Amino acid sequence: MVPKAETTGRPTITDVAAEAGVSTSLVSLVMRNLPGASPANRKRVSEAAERLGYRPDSRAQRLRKKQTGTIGVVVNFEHPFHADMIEALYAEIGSRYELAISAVTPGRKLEEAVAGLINERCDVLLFLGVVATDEQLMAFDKELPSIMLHRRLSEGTIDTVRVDDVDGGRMATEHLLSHGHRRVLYIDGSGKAGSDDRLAGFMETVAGKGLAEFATVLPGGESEDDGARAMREVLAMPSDDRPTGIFAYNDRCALGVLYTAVRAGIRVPDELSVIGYDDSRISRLISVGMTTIRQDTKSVAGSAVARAIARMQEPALSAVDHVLQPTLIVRSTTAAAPNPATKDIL
Amino acid sequence: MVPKAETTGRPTITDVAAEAGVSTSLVSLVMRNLPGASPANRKRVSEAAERLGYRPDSRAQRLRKKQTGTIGVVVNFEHPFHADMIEALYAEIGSRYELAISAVTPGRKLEEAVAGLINERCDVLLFLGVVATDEQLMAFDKELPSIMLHRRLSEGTIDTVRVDDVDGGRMATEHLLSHGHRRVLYIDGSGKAGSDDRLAGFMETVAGKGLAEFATVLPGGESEDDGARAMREVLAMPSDDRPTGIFAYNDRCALGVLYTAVRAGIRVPDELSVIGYDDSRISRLISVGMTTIRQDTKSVAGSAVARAIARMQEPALSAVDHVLQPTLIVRSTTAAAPNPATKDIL
DNA sequence: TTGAAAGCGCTAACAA
DNA sequence: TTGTTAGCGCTTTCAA
Repeated sequence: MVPKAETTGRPTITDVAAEAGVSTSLVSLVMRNLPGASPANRKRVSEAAERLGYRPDSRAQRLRKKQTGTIGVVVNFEHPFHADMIEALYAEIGSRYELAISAVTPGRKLEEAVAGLINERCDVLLFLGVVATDEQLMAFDKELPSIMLHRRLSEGTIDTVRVDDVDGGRMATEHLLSHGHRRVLYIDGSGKAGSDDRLAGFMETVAGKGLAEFATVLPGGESEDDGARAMREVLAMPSDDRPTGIFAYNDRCALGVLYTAVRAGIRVPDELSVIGYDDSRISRLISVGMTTIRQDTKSVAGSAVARAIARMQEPALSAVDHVLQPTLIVRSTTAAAPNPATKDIL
Repeated sequence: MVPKAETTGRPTITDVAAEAGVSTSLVSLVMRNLPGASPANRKRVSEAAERLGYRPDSRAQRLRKKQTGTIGVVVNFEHPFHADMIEALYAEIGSRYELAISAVTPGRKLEEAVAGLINERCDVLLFLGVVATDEQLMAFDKELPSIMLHRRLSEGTIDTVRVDDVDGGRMATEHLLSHGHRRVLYIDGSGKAGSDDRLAGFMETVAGKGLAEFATVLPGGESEDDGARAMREVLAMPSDDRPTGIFAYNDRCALGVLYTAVRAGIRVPDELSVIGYDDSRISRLISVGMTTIRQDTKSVAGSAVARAIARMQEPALSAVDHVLQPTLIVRSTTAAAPNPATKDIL
């Protein structure tokens, strides 16, 4: 039978085999850099592939192997922070694995996003910034090993890799207290991921120093608007009662605080210290210079990928809650509490 | 021969056929909601599939058909604006097509991101916020129909869908001039996408009103820091020479301007008007309320998907530069120019 | 070191 | 309306 090379669109492994005058198995070996082909044939095949512009069809490859080597990532892009995580994940997987990204959007529900990944036969699922019930997650985990990132779940639901938010709350609060702040405020995340834990760290720390009576909590949220709204409440307080140190749920919220404070003529950090959370890109800008708590994306991505690979090999492993430590990043929005004399000027 | 149901991991179409007591072709029809199966069998198959938890393997599906119905998106997530575009694209494709997302990151070069998509046998490629040479793009386009979003390219390189930046620059500038601003400033994007066109629109408009001598241009960029730096230059000018209206390359840049101005005690919009570009999420926040130029993501996504589908069906179509109109969104950072009396207070 | 052949899960002729 | 059969492009035994 005549070799069918060049019949249709893209060249196939058969075309390359014909062009090089060898079998398809040999082409397969060479293309994947596996041992077992003579140098001469290796060269011949490589050149034939190059000549034809051959690209191995990854659908066919993955269909043939039992494992696809693909990590599915279900992501909600609403929060810019998640783009950083995607980057970190790409950096971690190297070339041995692939990432398949499926977004949850207002018009594309979680089930749909996950179904796409399951149908692609990903080996494992990572959830990033996704709101889901324990029931949903456990159902997904039954179909495919699932790992939740950056979020604490009820005991034993599914695997999690996250940074200790209680500890983060503690570090932020201690940073303020150690600079002499007494009237401190936590603007919370209104139920968003990690908010309650950060609050717990805050409360625990102020109580530990016997300063609970000076501490306040105000409802906030994850956006600049939430921070701005809370700050307006602060501005409505008699100036002697106002906090001198504010810990906001995240950097975006802290930015709203900062912006509103500055617009009201308050000097930061001289009159007011502000600390955020996430060490997001925005906090790192020179013009912002936000003191913040870093959730190291590289470490989280590293642990997540390691766990993903482990679950690929042994899907039945029981759920593990992997907790990493946060880091305090001091920049220029926090400083010593204003002394009484200074305070009067405010 | 005995049906092989339940041998290994996931159920296949064969398992469902066995369970329902019909042929695989019938299962295939039912699963894809195609006509040609009796209601009774349709029900039987659906129930069998449900019982087994069957999920069609999309790798196998796409391997079998010549077209995969998949639109590959090469994206650079650095700019938060692109997350909005992804959302809009998902909304546009409906359920007839799929999106495969491949990110370009500092550690993952363009070629690599594109290769992944080609190997998946996407039918067409969309480029979003990606920096690429004409040569690279033309090479990609030879392998797969390619469409660049939100960026103007040399004539005839590849398909583009974008918003008219010259017009956007014109609208922004006219908005300032129509509010009585004379000393106007454009903070440019230092070569970033669309920057030169916006500058052209700016220059053309001030020249048209005979105000070229009052117009200034300062180097900027795409981040808050770039805007902040430019604004510090403005603050260094004698106050009589300072612009009263500033048009910034994008919203992030404008935010840096705003923040720096406010911190210097300048009231916006009473003493200074600021207009951004993109109508990004940040500009829409109540606490920011930035006047800006909207590049309608829905329209761009719609045109991009329409063009993608056209190119899927007829890959040889010659490159088209599809240009959409921008819209002025007036919020609260722009107002009438301060009159001389007011200006003296500044 | 090489090649022949079977088959991954599915769809699309074609036949019945 | 239903079933049979032949591949899609690849990897992987198995034999040579």
